[in-house]
Amino acid sequence: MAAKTTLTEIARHLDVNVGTVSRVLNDKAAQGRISDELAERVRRAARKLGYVPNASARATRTGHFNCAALLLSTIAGRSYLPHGLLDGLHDGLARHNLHLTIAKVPDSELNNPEYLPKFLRTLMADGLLINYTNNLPPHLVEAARHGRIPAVWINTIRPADCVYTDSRAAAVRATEHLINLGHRRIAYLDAGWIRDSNGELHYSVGDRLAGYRQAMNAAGMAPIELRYEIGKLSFNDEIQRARAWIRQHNRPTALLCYWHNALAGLVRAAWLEGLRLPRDLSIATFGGEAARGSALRVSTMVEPEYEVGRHATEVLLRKMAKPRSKQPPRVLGFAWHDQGTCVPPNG
Amino acid sequence: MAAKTTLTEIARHLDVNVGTVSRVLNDKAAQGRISDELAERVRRAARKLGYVPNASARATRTGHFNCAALLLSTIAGRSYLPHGLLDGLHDGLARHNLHLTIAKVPDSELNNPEYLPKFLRTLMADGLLINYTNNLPPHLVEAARHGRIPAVWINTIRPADCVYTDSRAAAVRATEHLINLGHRRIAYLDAGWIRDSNGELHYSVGDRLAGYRQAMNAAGMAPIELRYEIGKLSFNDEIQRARAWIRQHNRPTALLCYWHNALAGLVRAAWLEGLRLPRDLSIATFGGEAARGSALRVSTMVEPEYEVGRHATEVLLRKMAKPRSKQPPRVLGFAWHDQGTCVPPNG
DNA sequence: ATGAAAGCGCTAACAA
DNA sequence: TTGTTAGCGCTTTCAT
Repeated sequence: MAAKTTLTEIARHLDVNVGTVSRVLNDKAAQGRISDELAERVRRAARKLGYVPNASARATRTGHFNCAALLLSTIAGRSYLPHGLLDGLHDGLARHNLHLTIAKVPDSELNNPEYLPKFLRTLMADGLLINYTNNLPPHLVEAARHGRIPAVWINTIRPADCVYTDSRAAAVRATEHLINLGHRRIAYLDAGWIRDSNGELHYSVGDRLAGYRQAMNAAGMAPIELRYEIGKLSFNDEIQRARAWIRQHNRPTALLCYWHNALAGLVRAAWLEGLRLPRDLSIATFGGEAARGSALRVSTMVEPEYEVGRHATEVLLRKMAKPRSKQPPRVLGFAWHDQGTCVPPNG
Repeated sequence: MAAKTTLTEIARHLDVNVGTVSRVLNDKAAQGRISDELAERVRRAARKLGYVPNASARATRTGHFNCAALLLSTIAGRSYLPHGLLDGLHDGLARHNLHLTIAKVPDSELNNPEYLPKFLRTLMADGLLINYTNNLPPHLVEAARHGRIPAVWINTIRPADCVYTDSRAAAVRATEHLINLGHRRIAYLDAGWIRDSNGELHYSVGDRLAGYRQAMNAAGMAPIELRYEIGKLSFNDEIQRARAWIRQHNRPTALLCYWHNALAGLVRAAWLEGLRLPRDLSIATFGGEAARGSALRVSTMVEPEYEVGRHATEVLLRKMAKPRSKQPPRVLGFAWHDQGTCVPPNG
């Protein structure tokens, strides 16, 4: 392994002082201006010798790591990290020369209530991004809170230091859209299977339902609610439930769905029942940015994952600058992505 | 900000030496056994004072970072990181107390041929995981190669130090499955839109097609190939292409598809053409682990993302142990996930 | 305009 | 069994 070039080596090589080399390479020429000639020689030598600064040494000296850590939620043992969110976080951090470190509870530790991810056992990050969509073990939440390291909560409603999306407003919008198309029997397909480790539901479950009800009531229409815990049903059972529901209820002409992956069974059922989509049934749903290109092209209220990520980094940077401050919550709106599955009833 | 506790503070607190504290807390009691009593006092103090070791200081001293960096491919400006892969990597690394740092080229730098992710500009990782599915800018590949840091290539075929899946064998298997069900007119839907920055196709594009052809030829059947660059078509155009193709070719009774998200248009077209699935058209596809739960439930050759991740970390650890060694490639098989969309023709 | 030197928190070789 | 000490690579204050 070719030894890594250090500042000292460059200094020796040029027969100047380490401090000088450091100042040049960090553009700290501010104090005690360094001659352009020397500066140039230093830069040249650094390039020639392939100098790469050592992040750890710098961190030990300066006291900060230039690193943000992302604590991931899990779904059935798998981490939850939509691509847009990763990109938003990454880009936002990169802009400030922070790198992103990722941690979740490894599968092997899922049942171990003692386990802490490395960055909670070790000083290595200046800030914490907590992705609290669901299923974050409570003891982790506790540890993060006690870690005294500036933290921002993604996807959860708190009095401060959080970024989340306005599910309720979006549900109102989507429902009104269907109403404006002329629908009167509009159903809502719930999918309350996103519970955290305390068995509690994610806020979006309640908020979307509330938004739907609000819009229906405002228009003087009766809510029609279909609800099953998708995770607990086989796909066939899911289909059977959906079929029964389609027959039973004097079929609605439109449907709003909590999350787009809950639609598979319903769409299959509609198919089997001989419905023509969207003519016989308009469908709108909530979904992630991936829903845009996904196989089941349904008109979607798209969660602005990238923007959530960007905002989260901004809030985090402010927290890092003023650790004791409370940053106001950032509430983001959804984007409507029309994919042609919402049309007037019978047409 | 409450000052972080350091080893020195603990030492002062107990009026013992730093070295002693360090040894206790690192179980380095091997040399010069420390009395159980002192050891216990040290541990207690550490807990009481909330001691958390400083990763950077440790790294500067020991010379290694206990960190692996993941270099991401991008798709249309979005990073490509299937969840299974992330989890496999993360779990594999966690087992050895390595943490995972992530980098891609930020959106703002996509057109900047000079840009290097932070961990290529800075010493901060002991090993590199290169996710080379596609679209990794060539200058990055070059930089990674020259970085002299042990690297493992994910999802690409190289003579050594790589982990990839056997697309060809899987295509043979899938095709034979359809043949064994009694199909004779089996089509292959290509989707050669995964090109890297050199305009070259990912190996899987060629390999899957080759596997399909091989199985068809071996059975004395004529390959039927449908090909369009999905990324370049609107969804409507995609549907039109698929409809025309369905009518034109004395319709095949079965279809194998390169990747499951390429099926949206075809399924919609089949629908519009009045086909009943799977009776009139059996469908099999390749896909990621997410395809299992995705909205379009199609029988899938599932890419073992988690296993790829696990193997990649293993190979990387060996490389790190012996940086000059060449680790043999790991070739992994796909898993067949039957979702009922492959049935005998006309039944 | 540049050098000298201290010290960040930690580990490990050497002493006692 | 514990203490002492050097030093990892870097930044920064203070001299010059």
